[in-house]
Amino acid sequence: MATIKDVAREAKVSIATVSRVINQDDKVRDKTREHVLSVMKALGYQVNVNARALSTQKTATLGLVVPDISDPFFACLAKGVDSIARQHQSQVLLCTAQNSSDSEQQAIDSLLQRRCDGIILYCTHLADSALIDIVQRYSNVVVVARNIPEIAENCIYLDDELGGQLAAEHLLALSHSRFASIMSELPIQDPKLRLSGFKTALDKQALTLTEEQVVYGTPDQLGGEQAVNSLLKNQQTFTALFAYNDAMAIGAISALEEAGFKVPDDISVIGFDDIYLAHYSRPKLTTLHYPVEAIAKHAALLAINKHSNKYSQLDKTVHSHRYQPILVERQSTVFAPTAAPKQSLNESQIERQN
Amino acid sequence: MATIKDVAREAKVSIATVSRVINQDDKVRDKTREHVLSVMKALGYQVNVNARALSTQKTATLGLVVPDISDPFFACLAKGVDSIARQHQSQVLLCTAQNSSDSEQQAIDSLLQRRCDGIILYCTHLADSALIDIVQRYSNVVVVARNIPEIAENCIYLDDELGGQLAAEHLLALSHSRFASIMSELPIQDPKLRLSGFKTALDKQALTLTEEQVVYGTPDQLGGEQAVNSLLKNQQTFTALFAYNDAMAIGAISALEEAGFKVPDDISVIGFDDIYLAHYSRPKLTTLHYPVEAIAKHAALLAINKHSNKYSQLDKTVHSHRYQPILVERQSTVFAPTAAPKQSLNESQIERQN
DNA sequence: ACAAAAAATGTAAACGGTTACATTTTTTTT
DNA sequence: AAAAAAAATGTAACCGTTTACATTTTTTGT
Repeated sequence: MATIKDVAREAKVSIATVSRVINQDDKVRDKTREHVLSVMKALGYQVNVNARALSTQKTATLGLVVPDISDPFFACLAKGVDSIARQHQSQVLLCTAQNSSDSEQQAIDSLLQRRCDGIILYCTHLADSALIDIVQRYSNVVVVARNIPEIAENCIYLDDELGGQLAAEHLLALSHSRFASIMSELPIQDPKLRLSGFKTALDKQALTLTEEQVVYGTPDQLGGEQAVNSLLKNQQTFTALFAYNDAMAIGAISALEEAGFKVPDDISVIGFDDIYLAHYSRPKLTTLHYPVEAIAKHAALLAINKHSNKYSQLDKTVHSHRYQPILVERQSTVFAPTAAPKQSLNESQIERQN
Repeated sequence: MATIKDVAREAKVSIATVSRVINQDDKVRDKTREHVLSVMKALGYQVNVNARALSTQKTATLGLVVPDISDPFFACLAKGVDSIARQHQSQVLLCTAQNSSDSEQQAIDSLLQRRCDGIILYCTHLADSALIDIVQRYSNVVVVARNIPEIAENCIYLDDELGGQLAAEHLLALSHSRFASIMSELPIQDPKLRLSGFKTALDKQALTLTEEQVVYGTPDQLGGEQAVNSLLKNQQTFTALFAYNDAMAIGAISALEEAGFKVPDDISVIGFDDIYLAHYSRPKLTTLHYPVEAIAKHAALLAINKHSNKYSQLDKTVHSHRYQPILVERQSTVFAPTAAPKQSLNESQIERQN
């Protein structure tokens, strides 16, 4: 592949001049510029940005670590990061980490080794202490979906507890009184917080959720199916189910219908995340909207700004690092079966929510 | 960030020795190695792979261009590429191109400028001629989902025409005789080929699909809804609908039910791609399985091999560059309403298909 | 037409690694 | 214990850019 030297030789100028043409420096005569450009074109010259990165100390790269890019939640996260990247003439370097803290640490190291301008992490296994170490050493790293007080400045996250509360309040407003929940078994805060928020809201009405009424599974469709089957096997009765996320909720609905229950007539199901799946499924899912793309953008911007020490673009007073989930009422939740007559939701109201 | 020089100075050895330690060269005394490693750890040293790339001429990077990473089809493509990347100790550099050939060309240029070891392209706007130019100049570029004879060696694609045929044959076997189709409006081959295959199979039974029975739209849920509404507005009657992809099929089902038709009882709908959405939707979609992850892996491997001129790993006799779609029967297609009594599909058969 | 000022171009060092080859140190052989 | 062989380490060139500074060329003013 042609280099700047090849172009310089062919155009009979110095490499400095070629460099000036590449970088649109205006201190070059029009005639020279045109000549150099034509040589570049003839040789199919493409600047080597790795070499440029060496000398400028900027890579125009944003690193992203996620567990699985084929999961639509993370795909949306990637989209948000990508949109900020392109705004900054940068690209996204994608690393998937395979369900272990080793693999996550490796992914992070490889991004550090590439000298990404900013790094955005969605880690499900790495311990807080490891993330604290990393962020304290490399300040352009931003942690998404975790709230670690020691590095609060570099964390962007959702108020999961509030999400749990909103879910419970919604179900309570629909007169439900017997609940169950299926949560992610991963060793992260999210499920604990969502559940704790849920319980808090129940508490206020003197209602409770026992240990038997909560089952853990993998945070996907299959995990949802299995968790519900386990609930049913243990003779749990409930009219409302709070799922860790939409994928589990959809799996749950599948398993419930398989077992002869109608959703939402017999059992209301509420999800979490509001990935576009929620909109495609039948019944359409009532869920808590997770502004993942907004969070991703904020995180990417923050990482870039930390890298260049310019905080100007980010108005801290406008966006807190803690985002709030929003209840989106669709079709999977209705009044409890034995309660007051069902007040059907207005379709246009639902659409307006999106 | 610490450099190799910092480590060398601190450890009182030459940078060559540090380099040997980094690269696990065994020509280093154990004592020296340990000392250097401890200094590296103390300084939090991370090798600069951009600098390394300069001198080794390998970047351990695979470039990928897709229209939209949040689309599950492309997310799966990315997953396939990523899995090959990690097998080769590499990372994926992601570029999204925004619906224009300029934007696609720009994305490709930026990957060339990063000297990716291999580049995988899913382009929906760039002309064949442009792709031919690129591949002929840079042989490590592989084009996915397009069949361009001039660069056949670098193309991995699906037999879309066969897909259309299989769809038609399936619907014909269910005794359907009045058809409609909704296709992507994008200026690529896929929709044309799928439709042409569909028509070919109808022809054999002396059936036809008129121009009025085909409507074009954006290849997503909304496009599917609009296309169906347009069909209905034009008084088209049909018992079977062939959709360009699953997203359009799901939109179509939505619109059909809105208009009072039952799917599949009144109208059978068949999709394309078999993204996991097809499985989540109600009714579950009958569709043509697009082995996108396998194609992605093949493309990535091919790109890497073209780059290193080693073809050993790829056994050409095993995998042709043309992949075949497979019919997956689920719940959105049944016998035509006026035809023989409905023979319901066995659920366990369906599961076995997946 | 000439000097001075301005503009264009060139030179060379740096960026952070790898690696062939030279040199030094250690080990083995006698 | 000295010489030879082997192993470890160091030196320096190179990879492809950018950029401060030096030099040359062109333009301007008189």
